[in-house]
Amino acid sequence: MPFKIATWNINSVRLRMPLVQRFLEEYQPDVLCLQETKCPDDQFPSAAFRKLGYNYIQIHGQKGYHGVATVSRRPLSVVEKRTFCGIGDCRHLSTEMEVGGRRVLIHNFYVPAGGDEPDPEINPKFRHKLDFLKEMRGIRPDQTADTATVLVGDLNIAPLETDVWSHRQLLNVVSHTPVETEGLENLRSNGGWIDLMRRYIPPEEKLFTWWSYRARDWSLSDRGRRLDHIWSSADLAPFLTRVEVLRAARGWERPSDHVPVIAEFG
DNA sequence: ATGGTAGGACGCCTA
Repeated sequence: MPFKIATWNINSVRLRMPLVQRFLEEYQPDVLCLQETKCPDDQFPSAAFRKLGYNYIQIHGQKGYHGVATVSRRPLSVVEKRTFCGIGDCRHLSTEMEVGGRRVLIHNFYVPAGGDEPDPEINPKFRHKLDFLKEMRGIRPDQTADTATVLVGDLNIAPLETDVWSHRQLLNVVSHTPVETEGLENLRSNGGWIDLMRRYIPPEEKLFTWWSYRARDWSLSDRGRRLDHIWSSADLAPFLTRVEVLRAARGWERPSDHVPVIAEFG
């Protein structure tokens, strides 16, 4: 059952459709999960995806902000578009497909960034992020004889010391504070999720998926963070054959500040 | 220590 899934925070799917096309043509994942599509559902560039062979398209989008979408070359059906924290933000989409006679559930997440001030008492965005994480504990891998689960997306947290350019300098910076990193690691391990990126790439190695637009030279300074993740239920982990973080995509013309991450199973 | 850039939509929010 060779199977390839990718996740990419695209920061406006309409603006970056040429980059998406290049990525799909070169890497041909079976499934691509997008975040920050910033696109109402009726304006989603579905025809462009179909032209590329991605005929199965599920979207949960809104005007201006957030928005997730999952596109596939194989039949894909929607399971749930869940809203979190009693807010209507489009930040989650779960779909399912059949892979080698088995049902695979795919959760696509865009976790709130959390603002600048890492204090929930004075920053409602950070409060929202922590509440969102708490509610995410309710998402458990569905793992039975005929079902497996993958969870991907921009989780906006870099959990390990090697997931940021400087652990010491980012300890009080939103995305790497202990309440976030411990919160995410706890919800992952308590849920029984496997961090597939770190199963393939040793945790001792620095690994980033995001570089700020504000750097003079993002590659030279290399002040990145690993904010994008691919998790799976434990039963899928032995079938993982490869993980790739497409660092080069950060250097493409008018890039997203995030790069695609790909996991392959065989 | 601070401010730096980008997108959506058109003054300002979000990242």
